[in-house]
Amino acid sequence: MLHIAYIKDNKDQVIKGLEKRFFPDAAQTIDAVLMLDQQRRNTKAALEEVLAESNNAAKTIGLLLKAGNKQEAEVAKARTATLKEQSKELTSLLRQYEDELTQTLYNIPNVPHLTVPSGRTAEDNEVLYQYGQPPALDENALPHWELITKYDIIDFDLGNKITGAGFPVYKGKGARLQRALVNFFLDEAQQAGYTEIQPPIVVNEQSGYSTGQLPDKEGQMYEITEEKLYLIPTAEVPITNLYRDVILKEEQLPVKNAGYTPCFRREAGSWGAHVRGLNRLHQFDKVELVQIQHPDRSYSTLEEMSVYVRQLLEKLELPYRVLKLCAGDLGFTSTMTYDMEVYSGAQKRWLEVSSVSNFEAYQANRLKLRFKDNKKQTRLLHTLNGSALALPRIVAAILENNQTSNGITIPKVLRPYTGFDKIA
RNA sequence: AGAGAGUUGGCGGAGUGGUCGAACGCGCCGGUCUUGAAAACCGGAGACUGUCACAGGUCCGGGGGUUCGAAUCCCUCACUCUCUGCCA
Repeated sequence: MLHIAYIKDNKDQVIKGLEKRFFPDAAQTIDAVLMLDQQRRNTKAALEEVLAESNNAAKTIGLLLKAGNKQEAEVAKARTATLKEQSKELTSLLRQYEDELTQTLYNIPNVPHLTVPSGRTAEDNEVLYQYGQPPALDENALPHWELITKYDIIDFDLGNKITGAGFPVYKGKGARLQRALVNFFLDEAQQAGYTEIQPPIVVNEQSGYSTGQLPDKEGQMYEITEEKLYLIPTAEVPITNLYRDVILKEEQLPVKNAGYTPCFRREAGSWGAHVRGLNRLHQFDKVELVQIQHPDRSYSTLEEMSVYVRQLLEKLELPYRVLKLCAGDLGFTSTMTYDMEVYSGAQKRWLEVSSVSNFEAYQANRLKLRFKDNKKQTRLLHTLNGSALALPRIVAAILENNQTSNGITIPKVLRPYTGFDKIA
């Protein structure tokens, strides 16, 4: 949620930014926000005056009673009745403005960074960088959904049987490859200075609100209705929420956390031919990075995280490209996002495997995540996160790109983790 | 799942319906002493809102109520802990 003071100070820029991402009626909405805020303030000021008077009256009455001056006390009491009524009215009015204001703010997305390219859809994303060559594969190279059956390493039918579509079962070398990737990613993160976190994979409602999954993306999360808990769609949710209502010291920055969790997505209504096999799942594994950074340094941190993800892909010997998302394709809470896509040789497609974003103070405002700067001012921090990495599409690309006539070659860096160098 | 206890400032922990934003201890910051540190002693400090700055207002788990006045009394919800049961 955008901070009201930020909107006030940067009104034109905010409107322009929202228009860039095709937020409808940006100018009117921002005007409405500012007006609501003004009304809210006025009401609050009025209410506080009444409260101050009541407080005073109460004190006086106390003193009068103590002094045994009953009559005067009664007179004073009578006067407070009006004040009480006024304060009740003003309170409910104030609440009305406040509710309307937060409701409006909840529905305003973050403002794209100035350098974010304009554009409406994924077509308009800017390709910043490309690495490696598409693998030279046989004409009859197999897509991963055939390879996994051929080598009996991932089984969708068994998943269907015990759970449902989109919940594959990993077997034998398939399972070990998963474990190898998770361990490789976690070890790398640790070497890069991230503290490993193992969070719960169900969260409460409040956590969903703070990172922005609620209220608008309810449909994407599996809900445990009995307890009103949600299966996490990403480790971003529990890990970022660790810092809810926290005031950090400047010298604690940046906070760097990494966590492996399974991730659950309902992905309601988004199934089709283009999401076959491992391309889209209801449950998948991911190592996620979360950083909390000083507002002055969040963009250099974004670059740092992007470089980090890139070198992971290079170590895995996967051809990839880096996209800078255009304003229209940007996530609701993000100001700038890099997507990393690997090339999947047999499908001949780019597959998104990581998304690295800066949220500036948008999440921090909901989280009440702040720090004290050197002037002892309490200020909102910036949050960032990135996948490093999501497993299924990495697995798809490894399987497809590394297939040979006598099996699938495991990338060198993973061999110490898998304990084998070929799936045959 | 059953029974009970609890929720107060960074932590621990007092708290009488008015003078309580709240004793005390620990921790933290500054100072004195010291070559330096520790100890000791002295001093300081909650969050939010608001103002040019004051003032003012809000916050003792959330919401509601009683009262001129609520951390304190009542209702309600949430959460936590302990014991019993079950279980990796």
